Amino acid sequence: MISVEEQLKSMKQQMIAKGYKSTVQREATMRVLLEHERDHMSAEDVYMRVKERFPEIGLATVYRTLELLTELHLVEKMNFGDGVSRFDLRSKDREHMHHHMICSICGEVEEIQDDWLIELEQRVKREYGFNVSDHRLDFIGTFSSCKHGECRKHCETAS
Amino acid sequence: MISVEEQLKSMKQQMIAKGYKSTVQREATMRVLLEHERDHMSAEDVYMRVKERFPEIGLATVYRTLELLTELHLVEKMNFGDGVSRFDLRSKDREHMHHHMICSICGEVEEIQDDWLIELEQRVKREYGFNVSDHRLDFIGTFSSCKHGECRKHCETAS
DNA sequence: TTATTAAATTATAATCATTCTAATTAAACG
DNA sequence: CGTTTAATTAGAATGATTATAATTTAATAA
Repeated sequence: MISVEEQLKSMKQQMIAKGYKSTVQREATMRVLLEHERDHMSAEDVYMRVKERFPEIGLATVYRTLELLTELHLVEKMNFGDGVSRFDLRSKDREHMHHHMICSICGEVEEIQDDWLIELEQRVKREYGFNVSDHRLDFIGTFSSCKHGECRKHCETAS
Repeated sequence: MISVEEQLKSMKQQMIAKGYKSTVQREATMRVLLEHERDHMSAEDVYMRVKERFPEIGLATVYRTLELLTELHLVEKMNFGDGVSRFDLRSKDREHMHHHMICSICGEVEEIQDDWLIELEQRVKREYGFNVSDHRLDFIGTFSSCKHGECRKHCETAS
């Protein structure tokens, strides 16, 4: 477990190392991401959260920051088919090693904190000559009686 | 291997069985999908192809038809993160039993005609109590020296 | 510290995919 | 064939995202 401040520092360093500038807006955005590590926030969500503490920030800046962080592989851009991109931090200890379970009733997303695809990636390489650099694995379905954690409260109000 | 006409007939029947009408526009759209079974076309792509033979058709109709077919599980709506939804037929013999390899250089998509997730779906059920009804598995990467089939022509012109 | 320079931000407009609306047309079914 | 109801059309509206031009700021060196 690395502290928020340490992670922030490391992210800033990576940014500067690649020739980008470290700005207060970018720091504010990264801070929000650090505090919502696996919330799958949309750009608009991030924008609203950043705005609470930095009201002058513009939406376009948040979009550009998220784009930059994605480029630096510091955040992961996802797409659950609801028309908006979603963003999560990609911290050292869980680098694209997670999958998603998406509730088809309420849209709630939960993570599987594991990499179940190591074997399959080798198989892809072997059988198709395809070198995998990343993957995306989402399961769509429902939790048993929709009573699992976060999902519950949404599903109950949904139907 | 079922003929295009037979598949079309079956699709129309399913449509009517659910109380929807069979129209020439819908038929034209389905015909295009049947002839491009695994091309991952965007709504715009489908629209242009349908328009060649049915110039009066409107874009909204194509969108509505694709939406309807998705609802009937006759087509699969996909999302490769490039801002557009893509649609493929979901014929009997390959019902959501395929995965994707997406070239990170040119964006070309190839399919793996197999279901590699049967075991993992059981594991999800067992370990998380999540009942999987569908899944999405995409690998992002490159083909060895980018010389594999379709990918080649795009990659060469890309860089 | 201050000046310089290039990059970043802001506010706003533009764009692109997708959906909605109102009027018109066409399927289905008796 | 007429009725009913859904589907289509054309065009406007929406919502997410990106581009633009003017202004500000961070990094760097004098």
